[in-house]
Amino acid sequence: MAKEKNAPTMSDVAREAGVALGTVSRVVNGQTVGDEFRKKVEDAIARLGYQYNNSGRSLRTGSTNTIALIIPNTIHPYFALLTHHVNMALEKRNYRMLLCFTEYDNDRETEFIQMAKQNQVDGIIALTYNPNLRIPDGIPFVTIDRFFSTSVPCIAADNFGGGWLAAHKLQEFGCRNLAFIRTGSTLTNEPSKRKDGFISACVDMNLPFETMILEDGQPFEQIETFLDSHIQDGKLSFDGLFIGTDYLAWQVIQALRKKKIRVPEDVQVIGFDGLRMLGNLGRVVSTIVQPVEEIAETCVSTVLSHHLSNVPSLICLPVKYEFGGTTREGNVQ
Amino acid sequence: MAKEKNAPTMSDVAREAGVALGTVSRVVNGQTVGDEFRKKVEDAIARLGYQYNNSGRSLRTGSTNTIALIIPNTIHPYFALLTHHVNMALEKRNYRMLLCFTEYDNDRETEFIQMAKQNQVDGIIALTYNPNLRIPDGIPFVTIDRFFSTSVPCIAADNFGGGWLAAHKLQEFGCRNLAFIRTGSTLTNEPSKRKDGFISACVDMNLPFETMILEDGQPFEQIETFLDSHIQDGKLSFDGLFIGTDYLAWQVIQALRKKKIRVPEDVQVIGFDGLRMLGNLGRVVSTIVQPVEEIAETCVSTVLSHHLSNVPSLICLPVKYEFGGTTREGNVQ
DNA sequence: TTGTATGCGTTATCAG
DNA sequence: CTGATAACGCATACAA
Repeated sequence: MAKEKNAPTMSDVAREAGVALGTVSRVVNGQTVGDEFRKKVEDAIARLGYQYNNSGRSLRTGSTNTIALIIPNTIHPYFALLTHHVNMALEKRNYRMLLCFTEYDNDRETEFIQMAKQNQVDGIIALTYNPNLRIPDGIPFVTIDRFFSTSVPCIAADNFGGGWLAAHKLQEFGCRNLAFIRTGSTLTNEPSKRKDGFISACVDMNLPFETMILEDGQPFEQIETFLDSHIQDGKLSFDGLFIGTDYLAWQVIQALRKKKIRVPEDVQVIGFDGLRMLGNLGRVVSTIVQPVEEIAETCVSTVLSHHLSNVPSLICLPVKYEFGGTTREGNVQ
Repeated sequence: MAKEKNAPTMSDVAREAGVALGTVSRVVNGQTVGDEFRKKVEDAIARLGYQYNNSGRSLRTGSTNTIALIIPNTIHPYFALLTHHVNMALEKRNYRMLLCFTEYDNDRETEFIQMAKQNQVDGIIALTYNPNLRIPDGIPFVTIDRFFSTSVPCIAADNFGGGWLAAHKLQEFGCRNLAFIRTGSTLTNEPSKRKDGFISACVDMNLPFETMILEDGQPFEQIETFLDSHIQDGKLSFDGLFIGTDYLAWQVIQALRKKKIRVPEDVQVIGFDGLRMLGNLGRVVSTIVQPVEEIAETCVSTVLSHHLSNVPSLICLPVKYEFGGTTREGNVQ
């Protein structure tokens, strides 16, 4: 069908070069070959415009040089960024990526794992939410942001440390009444620790705080209701908010401004993720930045060295705080 | 290496079912097989947990069920969205996507085309900028937003119509002094027609207009300079701007607000692309929306039916205007 | 170091 | 309609 009209093969090269098939293979794979043989082969390859065929190699070796990335979509900027860096990290190692969009669908998550095995991928990197997901064995598997067991490596940002840092930053910038807001409570994963780190820091610093968690499926209005219940005479009783994601933070900030609460004058806000406006412009909100590139790099190197038995089961990569217009850094006390 | 410990093959299934290898293949591929044979095979497949192996099929048929998507990155939201929909369109047809990020690098664009052929892909969908790019023959090739020749199908939004629509909308909303701003002038591609459509409409409507094009490599400040040169006593001489992309529009709006020019009160702005905040929240700017999903779908169906000789060489898909907070629709005159 | 030969899992061509 | 068998392009064990 889409087959090249008799693309030259290794045997063609061998015949053209007057050497054996095996020699061509060895040249192509960079193994030791006598100089003059190598030259003959290289010339023949150039003359014929020989193109390496991957299917043959895959069939023979059983490895496809492909890693599956299972992820909800590429529309949310965090996923888009992660996808980008995973693909770059793979490309650097001469691997390819099989992209699987789950759209947050539990069944699709399961099906893709099946499908990936079917496609003989050499490993799977997965960012999933299905509470009953079964990790396949017999294939290197790395998860992002979600710990399954000590036998399956989990890569994540230091979520606990990020929450802790956010609380400390808010305190440092003069906040004295904090609140934490996030969505999605059914699944406990690594990002859940953002709250834990935040609370830990608040307790340590002896700062009062509240938490508001929007259960899965609840409308955003619930958060507005929560905010309203903390507004008296047009004034919000919090002066610092830590919000689970930049995405949610953005929505909350819009809601606050609609209520005539000024950010950061009346209340300072720190989000989490480190998103940028339209991909690479300014920060959307002051934020705890995830080291996306390092996460991607670590996922790739881990999944590719999965056969080594001493891979750590949870790798937390350092986060950092970055200004995004919704804090008052000048006011450091 | 990553090879399953002796995964069952078609011959295993054949032996288990007591039928011939060919029969198993026919069952798997849904060809006509006697009912009781089919049953025997299906049972054996279930019993053995047989998994279809793609490398074998690819080697034999020369087709990999894979389409390469060559695109700058997945960080810019428009590309991210396009990537998403292309992958979904491919998945629907049981095809896979080989993602190639060019990072706007001319050499990488060229190399990926080579690489894609090497990987035996069944077709290429490419969004490129290299002025000297050579389209390979012998492989279905579809380009996005850039016309090469009548022999290579180009899919794009109706850019001319979009520019035309933007001018008309601005006029409809009461604007009488328009300007068009865009970046990137070296390469002439389909998006270049946004300007042509805009000008055509302005001329038709007898509306005065100016155009400002930021040459590749020039700093954004040039646009600020342009704006400044049209500000007298704190007032901008334009009351309507059509800007080549939402991305640039966002930047221009920030610059305007810094200059105390209010949007949309003092000047209305329409961008192009239809980006949403953080992927799927509100519009970034009032905009001409590209039909991304249809573009993706058309690319896929075109590249897969490329062997049909009567594919159109330029397909322009309809755009629409959508409000995004930077126009004054109430003020329709 | 190089040549030879085999088989990876599949599809397709033939006979039966 | 089914069974047997020959490729597809490559890597590799083994022989030279």
